[in-house]
Amino acid sequence: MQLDERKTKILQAIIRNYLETGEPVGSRTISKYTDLNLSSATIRNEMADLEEMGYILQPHTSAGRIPSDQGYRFYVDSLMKENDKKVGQMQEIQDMLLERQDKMESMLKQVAKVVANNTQYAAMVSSPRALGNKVKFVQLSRVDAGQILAVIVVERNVIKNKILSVTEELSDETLLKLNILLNTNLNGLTIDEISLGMIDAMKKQAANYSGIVDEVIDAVAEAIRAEEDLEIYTSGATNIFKYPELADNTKASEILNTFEEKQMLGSLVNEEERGIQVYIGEETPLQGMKDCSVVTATYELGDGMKGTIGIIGPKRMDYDKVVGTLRTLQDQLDSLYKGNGERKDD
Amino acid sequence: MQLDERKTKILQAIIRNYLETGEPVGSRTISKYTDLNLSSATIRNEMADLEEMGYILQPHTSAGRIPSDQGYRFYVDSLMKENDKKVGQMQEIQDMLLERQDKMESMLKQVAKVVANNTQYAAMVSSPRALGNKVKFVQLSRVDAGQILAVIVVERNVIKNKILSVTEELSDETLLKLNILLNTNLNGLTIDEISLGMIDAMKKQAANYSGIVDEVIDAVAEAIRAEEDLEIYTSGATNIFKYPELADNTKASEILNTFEEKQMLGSLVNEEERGIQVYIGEETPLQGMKDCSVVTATYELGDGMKGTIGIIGPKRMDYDKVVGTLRTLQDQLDSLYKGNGERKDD
DNA sequence: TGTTAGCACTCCCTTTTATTGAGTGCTAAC
DNA sequence: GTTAGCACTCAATAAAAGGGAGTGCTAACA
Repeated sequence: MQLDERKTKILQAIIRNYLETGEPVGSRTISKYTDLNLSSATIRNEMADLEEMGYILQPHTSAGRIPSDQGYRFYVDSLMKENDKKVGQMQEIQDMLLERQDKMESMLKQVAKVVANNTQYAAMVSSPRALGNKVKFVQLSRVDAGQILAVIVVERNVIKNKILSVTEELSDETLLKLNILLNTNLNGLTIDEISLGMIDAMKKQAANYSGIVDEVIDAVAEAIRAEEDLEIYTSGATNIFKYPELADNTKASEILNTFEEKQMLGSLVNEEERGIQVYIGEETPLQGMKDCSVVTATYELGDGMKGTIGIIGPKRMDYDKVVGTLRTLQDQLDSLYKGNGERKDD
Repeated sequence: MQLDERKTKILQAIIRNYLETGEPVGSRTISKYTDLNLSSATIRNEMADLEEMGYILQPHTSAGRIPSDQGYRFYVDSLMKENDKKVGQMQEIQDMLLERQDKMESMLKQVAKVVANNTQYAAMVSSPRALGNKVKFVQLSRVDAGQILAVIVVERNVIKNKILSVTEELSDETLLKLNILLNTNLNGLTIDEISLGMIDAMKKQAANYSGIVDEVIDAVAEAIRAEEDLEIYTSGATNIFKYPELADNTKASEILNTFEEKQMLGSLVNEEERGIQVYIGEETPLQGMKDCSVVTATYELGDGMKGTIGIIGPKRMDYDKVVGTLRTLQDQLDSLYKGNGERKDD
């Protein structure tokens, strides 16, 4: 069977209607609120066809139709037209971002919050990963007897600190020489480029300073390599109570659980492609969210720093709006950091 | 009317039973499962008295009795005997804490998680506040043209970083002198002790170095004073679904909302007294948790660093166990940091 | 050949009506 | 003061009865 124009129109009408109301939609509704000028009987025939083709389904005999996953998929791929209007109010994000830009963490929390508020779905934001960054500056200082503070600054001014406890005292002179050694050797390298061989070479060069330096060099190398763990910020989890089909105890509990265990959301973080992904129902990579749809977008802060924003809602979510929101956000985040290479972190 | 021994025993039996089952308890149950050897009719008379006195109430005529807030209060204040047995398994906390001690943040998250798992209620942990800490070490370094890195270490090795953008270049010599100036003046002072007067004095001493130093000194002073914001970690929020009296949509949504907006939990953070507080029903300082009971404990890491742990559950929570758990935890956290003045933070 | 009116049928949902059973309060006897 | 007995109450569950939205099918129509 073919999906001709009329069938497409009817399918679209069904989905639109269902997105709004959340109730199965019947043939009479379509007949009345469409410009097709067809009787309900005709619509019924077409609906039977659409059901056979797998785009819609009946919760039970003598109920209206609701879209199937396949139906939603078709809608998202072919029928949807993003609307910019509703997104207008996202301007506020721009303002908020500018205000709170001083701290990466609070900014991302803010983004999650605004997204959740704006869409009325649940939102998550992952912290950006910056593995390609180069070491800019390393410094060791004596803080206390037996305690050395190592400060490492990498590009974008991401700062790492580590306190090293040493059993043997290091002289001021040794410390100074070590600082020079470390900076000379590590400056300008990315984290990946710091190999074991390099570290050994440094140790050899330092051999004549003191017995303890090996330890210190190791510790610094480790501190540099220490992968910032992936932070995930969420907001609006309780919005799911707004959608009856998700609000029953079993489902709500399952969904909220996944949300609470933020690592579980890690599977959404996909740094591969910059774009917007829509997962419908079973397609989702998240266990326990089979009744939801998930939309993710990769954002970029300047270059090299990529993170993910995700929106989780019922299958009948307003895909147009969600995709529009994410697209706007991508642009805003991108332009926010354009020509602004700084980042502070504590 | 007097609350004689028999009434007390009956009240206790009612509460114990209700804590376990969550069902209203009738006179027959008490008559059978108590060593009082009284008929149900007698119990009924006593129960009528207890109701009149306000310790118990009936959800509806011809139902058994459940404890009132006042009943719970009496139980907690007079009847409860903490049991150490169930807490035994808390030993695991000790192990976990030792393992993850390297990072304050993950340790606190871990504490919240273990508490939630152990009690099957919702848990929150606030980060400790350390306002009395003294400055140990200050250092300025040039990271880039126009960018100065300020590193401040205070007692317990809490480290603060700040990148300062300066329009005018500072010479190596100026930087060195500034470092000496800052350390001489600030070392050993607590955050509160750093007054405006002091800062002015420093500025005057520095006046001959360069025009830009005022700015730098201000920035450093501000960085020192910048209050660490109160972080709150939560876990086990979804445990509330385990208690039918909290699991209906309206209540669950309200409770989870409060939990999601972590600042709201801030009202639980009470640094005043070290001890365990039990809030029953209406007594709670948390809006939207009137159907819950909340138990909080102040913990201390070494001296001066105080934080709060809170447990939120249904009114019929196992107060014995919860209080026992919190007490154990207080001891463990305390002893963990005894003779171990270190703390790392990034 | 596609469209439409008409009608019987299905099945969820809501309301109504019974039924059950745990638990009470009261009274009278011990 | 304690207890057995009994009538009564009321939530909870089940069963029965309507109501209604929506369907599928058939037959007539353009």
